[in-house]
Amino acid sequence: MSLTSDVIRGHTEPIILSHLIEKDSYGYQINKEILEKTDDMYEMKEATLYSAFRRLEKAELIISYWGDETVGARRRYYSITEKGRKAYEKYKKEWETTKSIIDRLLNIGGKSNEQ
Amino acid sequence: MSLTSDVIRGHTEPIILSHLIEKDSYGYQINKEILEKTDDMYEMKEATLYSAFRRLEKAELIISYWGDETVGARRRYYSITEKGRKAYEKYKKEWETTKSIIDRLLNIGGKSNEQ
DNA sequence: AAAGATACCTCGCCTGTCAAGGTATATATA
DNA sequence: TATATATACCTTGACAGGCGAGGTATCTTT
Repeated sequence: MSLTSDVIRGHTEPIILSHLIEKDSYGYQINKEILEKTDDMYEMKEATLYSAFRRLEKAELIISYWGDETVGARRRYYSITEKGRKAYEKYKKEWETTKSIIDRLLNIGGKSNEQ
Repeated sequence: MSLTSDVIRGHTEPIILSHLIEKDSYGYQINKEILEKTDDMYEMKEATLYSAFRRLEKAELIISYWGDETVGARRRYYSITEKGRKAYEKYKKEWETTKSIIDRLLNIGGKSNEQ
C-alpha cells in the first residue's frame, strides 16, 4: 500500500464515478478493480467506499438498484447519472489544475526557477 | 479560490516545508507567498497553517525561534531541520506516485487504454 | 480617531477515513 | 461434517485535519 488517506481524500468520489462511467458496477467489484488498477498500491476501504456511495446517491450523481442474482450474494448496482457525468468532467479538469498548483507549491517542474 | 480543503489535505505540511527549504520564514509571510505563487488560486487558512506548524514542530521537522524585530509585530520564525529535509524529499517522490495513480484511477493519460 | 496592514494565536465544529464489528450465500477443503 | 475462504452487503464510533470565528498587539495611513 502506498497512498495515504489524506492524499486520496477528495478523490474518492471521482474515482468511483470514473468506474461507473464505463459500466454499472457494485461495491465489491469497484473495490477489486481499484486494487488491480493500482497494482495494490491503493485500496479503498469498504467503509470509505460505502459512505461515498451514500454521499453520491444523495447528491444524485449516481442511482442504485438491486441486481437480480439468482445465485450467490445479492449485489447493489450503481449507475452514474447525467449530473454525475458532468460532475466527473468537472473533477477531471480540477484535477489538472490541482496538479499544477501543487507542483508549483512544492517547487516541482523547473518552471521559472531562475531570474 | 480553486482548491478544496479535501484535495489539499495531505499537502499542507510539504507545502510549508518547501518554503522553509529556501529560507527561514514565518506564518504571515508563508501565507502571502502561497497566495502569490498560486495567483490567488489557493489560500492556506491561518488556522490551518498554524496547526500544521504545531504538528511539524512536534514531529521535529521544523524548529521555531522568535525574531528580534525592534519595530512592528513580533515574528515567530521557522527553520527546517535535517529530518524535515528528508521528509520533504520523501513527500516529493510520493507526490509523483500519487499523481500517476490518481491519473490512472481517473482514466487520464491515455496509457494502456487499448490493450 | 479610525481603518487597515502586519503578526500572532485558540476553540470548537464539520467532514471524510477507517478499524472493528456485523449479516448472508456459495464453494473448497480437511 | 466442520471450517475456511471468497463473495457481497452494511453500520458504528473514534480520530484527524481544515477552517470559521473569534481574540490580542503593533505600526502606518488617512
